[in-house]
Amino acid sequence: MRRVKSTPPPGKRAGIGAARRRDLIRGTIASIARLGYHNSTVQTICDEAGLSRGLIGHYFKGKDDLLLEAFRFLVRQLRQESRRAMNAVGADSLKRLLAVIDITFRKPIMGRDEAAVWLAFWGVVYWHPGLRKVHLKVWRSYRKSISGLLESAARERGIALDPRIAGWTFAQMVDGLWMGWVMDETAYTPEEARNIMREWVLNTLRESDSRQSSAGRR
Amino acid sequence: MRRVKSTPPPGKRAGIGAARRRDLIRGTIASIARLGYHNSTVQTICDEAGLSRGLIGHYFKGKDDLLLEAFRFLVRQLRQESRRAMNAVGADSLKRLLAVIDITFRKPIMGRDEAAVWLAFWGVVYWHPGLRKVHLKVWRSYRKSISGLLESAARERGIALDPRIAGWTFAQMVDGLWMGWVMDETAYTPEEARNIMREWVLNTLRESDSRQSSAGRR
Amino acid sequence: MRRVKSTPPPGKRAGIGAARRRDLIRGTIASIARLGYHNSTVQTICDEAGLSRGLIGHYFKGKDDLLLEAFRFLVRQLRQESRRAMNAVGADSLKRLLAVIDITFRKPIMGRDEAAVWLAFWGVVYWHPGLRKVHLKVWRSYRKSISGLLESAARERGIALDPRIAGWTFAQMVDGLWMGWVMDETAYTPEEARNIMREWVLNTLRESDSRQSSAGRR
Amino acid sequence: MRRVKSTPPPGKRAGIGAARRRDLIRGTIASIARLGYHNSTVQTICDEAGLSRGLIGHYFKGKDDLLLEAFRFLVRQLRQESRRAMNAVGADSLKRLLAVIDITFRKPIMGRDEAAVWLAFWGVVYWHPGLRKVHLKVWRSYRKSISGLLESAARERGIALDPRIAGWTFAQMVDGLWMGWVMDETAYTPEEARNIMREWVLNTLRESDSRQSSAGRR
DNA sequence: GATGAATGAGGTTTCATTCAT
DNA sequence: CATGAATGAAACCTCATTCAT
Repeated sequence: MRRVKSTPPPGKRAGIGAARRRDLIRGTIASIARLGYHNSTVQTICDEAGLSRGLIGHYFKGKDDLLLEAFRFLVRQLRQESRRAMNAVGADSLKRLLAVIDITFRKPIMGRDEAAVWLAFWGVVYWHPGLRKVHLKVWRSYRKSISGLLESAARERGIALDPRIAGWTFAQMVDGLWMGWVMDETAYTPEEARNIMREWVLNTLRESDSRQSSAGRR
Repeated sequence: MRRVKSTPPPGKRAGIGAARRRDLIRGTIASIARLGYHNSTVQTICDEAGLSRGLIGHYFKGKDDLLLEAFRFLVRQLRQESRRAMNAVGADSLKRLLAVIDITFRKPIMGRDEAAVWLAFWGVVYWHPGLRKVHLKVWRSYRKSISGLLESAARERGIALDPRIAGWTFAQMVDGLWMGWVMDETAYTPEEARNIMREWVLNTLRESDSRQSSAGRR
Repeated sequence: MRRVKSTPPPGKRAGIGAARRRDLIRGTIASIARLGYHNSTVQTICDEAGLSRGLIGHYFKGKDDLLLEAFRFLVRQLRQESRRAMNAVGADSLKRLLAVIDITFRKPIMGRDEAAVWLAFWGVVYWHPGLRKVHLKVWRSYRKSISGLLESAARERGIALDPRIAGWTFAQMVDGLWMGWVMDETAYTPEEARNIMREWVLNTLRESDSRQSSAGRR
Repeated sequence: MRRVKSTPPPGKRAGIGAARRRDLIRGTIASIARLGYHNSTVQTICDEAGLSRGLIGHYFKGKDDLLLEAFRFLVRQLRQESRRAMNAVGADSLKRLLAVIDITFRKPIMGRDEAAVWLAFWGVVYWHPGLRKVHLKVWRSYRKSISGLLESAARERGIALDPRIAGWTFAQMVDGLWMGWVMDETAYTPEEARNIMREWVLNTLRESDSRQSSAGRR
C-alpha cells in the first residue's frame, strides 16, 4: 500500500538530475575561471550556475565533492578530445602524436580560462587526496599512451629511445608550455607552443616537418 | 634591496623586526608546504613560526601582504642561487646554462616541499594581481637571461636559433619537469629531469655531453 | 472525538487522508524514538513513514503541527488504554487503581522507545505552548481521576487521606519511575516499578498485597 | 630565543579563561531556561552571556561541547550542594536523608527555571551519548549513597528493607515530583513536595515526623 | 494525490583582524 | 614588543517549506 520507492517516474524528468549536476559542475569551472580555486565559494559557484545555494546539497555531498566532480569532468573531457583526435588520423604513431599536440594547443582545450582552471587544480593536487588520486590515475595513463606511441614510432624508424624518459619529457613539456601560456599571455601563441612540440617530436624521431619551419631554429 | 616594507622598520632596533618578519615568512612557506595555499590560515602560519597570531599585524599589513612577501622571498632566493651558481663557473654561456640546470634540479631549490610551494603559488598567480606582478617581472627577466645565454652560445658555434622561442622552451621545460615531479613522486628523479634538460641544451647547441649519457636516447 | 484538524478532510475520500495522517504521525513517533525530538527532521520523519517530504504540507500545517498531533495521538492512546483497563475490572476503586498500574508498566505503553518518546516531549513541554496545553489538560484530568479513586477507596476503608496530595504523589511516582527506567535500563524492571507502585497504594490504603511480596520491605 | 610557549603570564589574566568559560556556561543555562534545549542556538547562548558568537570556539570545541560542559556544571553544583547539606547535619543517616530532601526542594536547586533546565537535558539524555554518560555516572552514585543511608537507618531501627528498591523509589519520587512541579506550576508547592518525601522516608523507617504533619494523611 | 526539485533563511563554525593588557 | 581575547563577517551546510509536474 505504502509505496516505499519508485524509479524516477515517467521519463521526462529522468535526466533532470544529471542536467542540474552538469549545471553545477559548469558553474564550478566558471567560478574558478573567474575567481580562482581559492575565492570560489558555494555562493560564487551557484551564482555562475544560476541556481540557489542549497541545491549543492541535493546533487553532491558538499562543496568538496562538487569540486572533485568538476575536476573529473575536466579530465574526462580532455581524454575524450584526445581520443577522438587520435582516432581521426588512423593508426600511424607519428600522426597520432601530432594529432594529440594539435588538439592540446587548440580550443576548446586551450582556451585561456580553461587552461587557468587546470592550473588552479594543479595548485591544490599535492595536498588534496581526492584530486591527487584522479590526477595521478589519468596522467599516468596519458603518459603511458604517449610513451607507447613514441616507442613504436621510434622502432619503425630504427631509432633507439628510452620510452619512459621520452614520454615524461613530452608530457612535461606540454604541461610546462601550457602553464607558461596561462601565466603570461604575452609569452607566445598556442600556435608557437604547438610548433615547439611538433619540432621536438620530429627531431626526436629524426623527421623533418614538411609543413612547418623549425621552431627555435632559423 | 627591494624592501617594499609595509611597516617601516622603526629605525634603531631594525634587527629584531627583520628577524620576526623572516620568522613569519618562513612560517608562511612552511605552512603552505604542509597544508597548501588554500588551508593556510593565519593560525597555521603563526604556529609554524612559533609566534602568536596577533603579531602579523605588527610586521605586515595583513595576511595577504605576508603571502606576497613570502612569494617575494622565494623569488629572491631562487635568483640569488641562480646567480651564485652562474658566477661560480665563469663567463662561458654553455657552462652557465648547465650550471643553472644543475642548481635548479638540486636541493635546496628542488626539495619536495619547496617545489610544492612554488606550484601552490602558481595556482593562484593568474587571479592575484600582486603575485602576478612579481611573477611576471622575475620570470620575464629569468627567461631573458636564458635567452641571452642560448643566443650567445649558439652564435659562438655558428648555429642559427630563435632565442625567444628557445628561451621559452627552456624555461617551460624546466617548469613542466618541476611540476611533474611535485605531482608524481614516482615519476622520475631530479637527476633524470636534470639530464633531460642537459640533453636538450647540448642537442640544441650540437654539443655532446661529455659527462652524461643522453637521456631519451640509448 | 477531539479532531483539531489542520487540513479539513476533503469530505468524501476522508479514509485515505486519515490513513496518510496516521502514517505521518507514526513516522514522527518512530523518528523521535530513533533520534530524539531534537534531531528529528521532516526528512527523518518521512523516511520513517515511507513517504515523500512534500506530503507533510498536504496533511498538516507544517512540522510543528505534525509534532503536536503526534503528541495528541500518544495522549489519546494512553487514555484509551487506561480506560479500557479500568473498565475491565469493574467499579471497585482499589481494583481500578491496580489495573492502571498494571497497564502503565506493561507493554505497549512501557516499551523502551515509547517511554523515551514521552520523555522527549516532556523535555519540550515547558517552552512549547501547544504541547503544554495538551499536556496540562490531560495530566490534570488523569490526576483528578486517580485522586477520586484514592479518595473513594480510602473512604470505603475509613482512612483519612488528602486526595490532592495523594493523587499527585501517585502520579509523580509513576512518572518518576517511568523516567528513571528510560534513562537507565539497568535500573529496575518494569515489573519492579509496578510492584513499587502496588506497594505504595496498598500501604496507603492499609491493605496487604495478596499476590505480591512487598517491594522495599523484606 | 623564540619563546615557544609560556604559562598564562602575570597572574592577573590567569583566570580570565575560566571566567569566560563560566560566562558561556551560565549563558547556556540561561538560554535553555528561557527557550529550551531545542531553540537554544549559539546566538541565543552568546546573547545571554553578553558575548560574541565567535567566542565559543575559543573556549569550547563547539556548541555540543559547551552543552555538555553546562550539564556537567549543573551536576557538579547539585552534588556540592547535597554534600554540603549532608555534612552540615552530622553523621546520622536519617538526618542526612532529610537534609538531602530539604536542599532538593529549596532554592537555588529548585528554582523554576533551574528545574526546567534539568528536564530539558533529561529529554535529550536518551539519545546523546555524552550527556548520557555523565547522567548515568552521577545518578548511579547518587542513588547508591541514598541506598546506603536508607540501609543503615533501617538497620539501626531493626527494620528489614531492600536498599536497592528503596533507593530507586526515593530517587525516582524526587525526580518525578520535580518534573511534575516544572510542568504544572499550579500543582503543588516545593514545600508540599518536600513533605511528601519526608513523609515517605519517615514512614518507611517507622518514624513519625516531629515537625511536620503527615502529607497525604490527615 | 504525490513527488522531489528548488529555495533561502538560519544554524554552526572558521577566520582575519583589532586592541587592551 | 608581544600576546591572545574578542569580534563579526562570511563560509558551508541543513532544513522546513513551496510548487511545478
